[in-house]
Amino acid sequence: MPELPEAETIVRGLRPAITGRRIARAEVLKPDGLLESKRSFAPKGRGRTVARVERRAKNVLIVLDGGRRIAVNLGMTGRLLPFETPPRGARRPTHPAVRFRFADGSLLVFDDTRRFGTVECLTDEEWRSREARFGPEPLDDGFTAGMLHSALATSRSPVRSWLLDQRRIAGVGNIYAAEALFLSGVNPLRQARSIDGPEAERLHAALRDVLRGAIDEGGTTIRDYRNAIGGESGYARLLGVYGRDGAACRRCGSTVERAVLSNRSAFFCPTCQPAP
DNA sequence: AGTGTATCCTGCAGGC
DNA sequence: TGCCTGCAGGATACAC
Repeated sequence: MPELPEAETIVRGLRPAITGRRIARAEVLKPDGLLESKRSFAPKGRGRTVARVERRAKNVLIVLDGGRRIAVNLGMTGRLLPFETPPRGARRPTHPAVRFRFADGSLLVFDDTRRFGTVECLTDEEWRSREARFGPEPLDDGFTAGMLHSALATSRSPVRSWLLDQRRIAGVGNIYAAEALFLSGVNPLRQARSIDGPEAERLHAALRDVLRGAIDEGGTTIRDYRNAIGGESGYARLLGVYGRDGAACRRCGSTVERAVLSNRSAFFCPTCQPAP
C-alpha cells in the first residue's frame, strides 16, 4: 500500500481539490471496504462541507464541518482520485468502491483493486479512540532518537516487524522499513532490544530522511500507487534494497538478499547490514 | 510476547 | 497462446 509518504502525497494533492466543497451524496459501489452498512454510512456526510484534509499514520482523513471525518485506509491498492475522467497520463478508476459527489458537480472516487482498503465516517469521539491505537508520527518534532531507543528496548521482536507495527510507530510499511534499516546499517532480523544507542540514532535519522525524501518525490510507485492526480511518482529510482534482491548493493556492490520474515519479504545487504 | 499461518481480493510476471 | 505458481505497498484473527 501506500505508506506514510504516499498517504501524505495524496492528502496534499486532495487538499486544494476538495477543501470547501459540500458533499451532495456518497454512492457506495462496493460495500466490502465499508466498516458499516451503506444505509448508515451514506447519509452521514451528506450536506457537509470539507473543512480540512489530514493524514494520520497511513490514513487519509477528510474532516467535515459538524464534527465528523471520513477516514480512509488505502490498504494495498487504494487510491483517492478527484475525477472520473482522468487528466492526460493518469489512469481511469478501474475499481471504484465509493464515489462522493460534491454540490458543485466535482467528484472524489475511492478506487481499490484488491478491496483491502476501508472507509468509515467517524464522530470525533470514535476517531479519538481509534487514533489512540497508533504510535507516534515519525516526522513529528516530538519523536526523538531517545524515544525510539527506549521503545525498541522493550521488545524481542525482529526490528523489521517492530517497525511495521502501527502501535509502535505510525505510517511505516514494508518499503520504508527496508530502506531505513539499509541506510542505518541494521539487519532486519535483529531483535529490537539489541539496537544500541548509536544504532537507534542512525535508525531514527534514516527513518526521517527516507520518509521525507519519499514525500519530496511524491511517494514510490511500484505497481498500483498513484498520487492524487493519478500520476506516478519518483522515489522508486532511489530505492536501495526494496525489491532489489539479486542486484548489486549501491553502496558496497554485494548482492542484495531477500528473506521472508513474518510472511513478508525483507530486503537487505548482507555486508552493509550484518546478520545478528 | 511473538511467530507462522490464513484470510480478505485482483492482477501481473515468470516458468513451462 | 494458456495454465500454473508465486508475489504484491496492509491489517487482522487464530493457534501455538
